[in-house]
Amino acid sequence: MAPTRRSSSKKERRQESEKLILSAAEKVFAEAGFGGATMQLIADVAGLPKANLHYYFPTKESLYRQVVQNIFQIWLQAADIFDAADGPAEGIGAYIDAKMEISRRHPEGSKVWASEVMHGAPVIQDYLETTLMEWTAGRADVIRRWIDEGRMDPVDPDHLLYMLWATTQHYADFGHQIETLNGGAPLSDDQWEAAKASVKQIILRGIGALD
Amino acid sequence: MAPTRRSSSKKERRQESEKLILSAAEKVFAEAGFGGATMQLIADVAGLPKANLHYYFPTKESLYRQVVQNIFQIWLQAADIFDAADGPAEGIGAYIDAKMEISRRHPEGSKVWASEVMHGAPVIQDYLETTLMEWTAGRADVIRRWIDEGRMDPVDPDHLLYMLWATTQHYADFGHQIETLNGGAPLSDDQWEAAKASVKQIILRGIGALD
DNA sequence: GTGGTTCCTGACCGTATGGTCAAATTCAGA
DNA sequence: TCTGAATTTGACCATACGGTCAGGAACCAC
Repeated sequence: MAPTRRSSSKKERRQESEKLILSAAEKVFAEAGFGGATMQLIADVAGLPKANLHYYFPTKESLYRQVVQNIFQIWLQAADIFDAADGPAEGIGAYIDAKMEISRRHPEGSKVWASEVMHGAPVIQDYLETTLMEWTAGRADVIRRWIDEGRMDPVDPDHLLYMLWATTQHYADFGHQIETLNGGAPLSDDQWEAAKASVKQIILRGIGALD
Repeated sequence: MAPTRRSSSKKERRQESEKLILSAAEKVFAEAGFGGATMQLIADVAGLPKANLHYYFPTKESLYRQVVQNIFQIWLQAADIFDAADGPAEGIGAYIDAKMEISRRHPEGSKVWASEVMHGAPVIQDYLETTLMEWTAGRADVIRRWIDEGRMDPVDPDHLLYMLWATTQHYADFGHQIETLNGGAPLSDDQWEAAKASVKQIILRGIGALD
């Protein structure tokens, strides 16, 4: 007799459950904020009893922390593109593309992160002070090198990075506003491409990396 | 006998109380979000008993709505600068200055607005669909005219506006992150000027309005 | 003063929330 | 098949929340 479709191990099942809960939590936290989200609603979205959530994540805060950490990891990976690049037009352009794509594919995560930072980063302050600070310093060094090599205008690297974050994440965090101004419809594929192109054009030209 | 300092009329006293409550509410809503904010905490910050808040604002939502509307009004006023301008460098430059100044002076309001929009604008959806939509269309027309007159590069006006909002409001909404990356200290006067200059330089040069 | 209106506030209420727990069920390995 | 560990879940609890209300205080026109 062929083995019935039951090949998932204990650990696999645990990971699946955690992923299901984390996905539901990300959605609910993004829509309602930490304070407005309820474990009951997250449980409903996940299709599980509330008590089951507390088995995998002892507290609401521990669940929230895991959601925020996951988003941070996704963003850090987008940084690889930056580093692998040869010059500002390629590196920053690819970074904008990557972050715009994340805003499109993971808008909930971006919102949770924004909410967390806006509220003073009570949960991930240590990440800001360590990982993010190092990352920022490293990227600023790269930008300064490009400037020294005459491959882009002299601009403050920190403020350039802020602008990159702000513009790309805006399409996720303020997606509802953009959708409303777009006549109530989400941006189409073409409109997303136009958005990417606009952002890249203005910023890359703005730092003198397109000539 | 000189009149004792008691010259406030009934209406004035009412307005003062409302302003006190609104100010406290703006702070608390910004720090905790709508769901996380409590009437008790707002009352404590305002130095009033909780029941007194409900005398001036019957529900938490009505108080919140008033806070959001106030912010929106402040932003709309910044638009006047845009209209009074002669060309893109002057108009957009002044608009950036004005919005950066608002981010500096009213960061709480900006955060409340961001939070509201991120959560799907449950309270001010009608504002988005009417006032903001009209405002955006009007400003896009102005930008298109500047483009037609050859005073700036052809860029999508909507995406340019999004970029202006994103970059300027970022300094309020993500102020905590910026402060952390700045070594834990708020931006100094000089740093704010540098921020304004960087944003203006990159965007104005990026749209070809500086040549 | 006096009557009436506005303003203020402590005490209270129904509800919803985060979290607990013990009993029941499932599952892997011997 | 048996056993112990992992998992699932309904019922439950203490707390905190938004909101109410009645009674008192302050104020103003006459």
